[in-house]
Amino acid sequence: MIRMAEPTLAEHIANELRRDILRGKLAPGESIKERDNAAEMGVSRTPMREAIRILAKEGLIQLRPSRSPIVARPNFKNVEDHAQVLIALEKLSAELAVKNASDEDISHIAGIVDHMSEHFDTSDPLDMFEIDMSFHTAIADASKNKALAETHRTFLQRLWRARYLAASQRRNRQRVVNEHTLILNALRGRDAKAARAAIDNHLWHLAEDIREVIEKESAANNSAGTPTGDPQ
Amino acid sequence: MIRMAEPTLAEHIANELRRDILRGKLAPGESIKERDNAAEMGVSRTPMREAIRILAKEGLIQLRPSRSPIVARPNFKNVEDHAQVLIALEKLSAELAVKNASDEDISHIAGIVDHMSEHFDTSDPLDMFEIDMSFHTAIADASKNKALAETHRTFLQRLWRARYLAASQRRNRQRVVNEHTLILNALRGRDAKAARAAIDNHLWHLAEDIREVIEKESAANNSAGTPTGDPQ
DNA sequence: GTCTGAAATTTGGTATACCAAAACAGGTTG
DNA sequence: CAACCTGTTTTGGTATACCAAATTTCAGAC
Repeated sequence: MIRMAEPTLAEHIANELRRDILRGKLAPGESIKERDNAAEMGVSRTPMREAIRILAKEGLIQLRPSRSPIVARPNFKNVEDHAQVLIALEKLSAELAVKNASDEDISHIAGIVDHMSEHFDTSDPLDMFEIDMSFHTAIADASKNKALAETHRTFLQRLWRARYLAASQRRNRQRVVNEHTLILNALRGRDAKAARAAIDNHLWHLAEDIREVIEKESAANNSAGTPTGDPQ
Repeated sequence: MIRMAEPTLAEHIANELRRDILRGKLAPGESIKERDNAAEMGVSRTPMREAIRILAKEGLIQLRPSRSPIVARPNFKNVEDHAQVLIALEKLSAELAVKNASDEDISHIAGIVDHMSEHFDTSDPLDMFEIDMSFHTAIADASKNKALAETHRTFLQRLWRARYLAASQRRNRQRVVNEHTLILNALRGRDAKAARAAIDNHLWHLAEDIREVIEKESAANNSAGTPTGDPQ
């Protein structure tokens, strides 16, 4: 038996697959064969099946009846739907964080903004992006609402690749840091209205970036037929 | 192999357990022994394990390391957290439904309100409650945002028992129908502001009812020690 | 070259066995 | 009486086998 804190084999596999998907090593549309992948990793079908289930719940893998599951190909509507919900969750996070965040929480969030400013030019884009994510996650945690933090995390994860692609393309880090600073200031000032407005502004830009990148990918997919190849 | 539309054995088991939990047949704190329950139902551990996983994800069952899972005992904070998120999701639902609902959608929602009015006194409380739930679900569906509808459904499910208990105790059906009608009128008028206000009002009452019932259950649990008995 | 039917392959789901770790219970000792 | 130790029981996780259904492939006929 394994302790709760120690991840199971299935969780390990899920993490590895998730990383491959989010980094693009496993492309949208690519099939994930339960038996083949299990053999490749030297594990049995049971944890592999469990891992695939975990990622299917997260929206990263799409189960198909009687066919191998495939890496989900986020369409525009799907991404937009998730972005809309994420914005509502982030607003609620900010609102509750204004009320409930401790001074330590706010210091922690400020530390993330500082870190982003300081390492603006020297960091790998992926590292910077992870820090960006941690900013948003810290606010959700500071809301002191676990159900919200968990659901927020789920949506962040589902939108991870779209957001990552958007962040990679635009190189608008200064704007991101500026907008994060606005949010932080609203939290510090315990100003719910300002926090919501700053979140709205920040995520409106995000939605724009995501829309562009998804349109690009759709165009690329259409002109190339099926660049990732049909599954199977 | 089973078709997608046809539920698996695991899904059947999950549905049965869910029903037992939500109806109180399986009380909060009661343990669910994988092997025993599987034997009782004449199935193997695999679908039972899968079913427990499903319900754990829904928050109805609480997994414990090296111990039998137990029926989740919702504490006050937990329920309140979920209610807060649900309110945000419902507001977003109403807002998007105002924009995106088809006339058919609105007719469907109106039909539910009519049905509730007509069968106000003659229906079993549980039936009336299910119809109440379908009202909210129909709005989420009318938002045309699948991610929102799915997450909304998840939160509705997690709060089901608390809401059901609240609904059973208060017998405030007339008020519920009135508030539903306000929401429906706001949807019909395509008035997002009115819809949000009506949702706020409706769910504020809900939160009040839930708070009362959870407090009652907490008091009952404290005075009786562990009325449901320790698991194992 | 196309179509159809049969065979082969792939697949998800389930049953069962095994293992190691954690928890529990009972007895002994101080 | 409390603490500790040991043996037993319970438990979750994983490996493997099997089955039935769906899909794919191949061969033969037209």
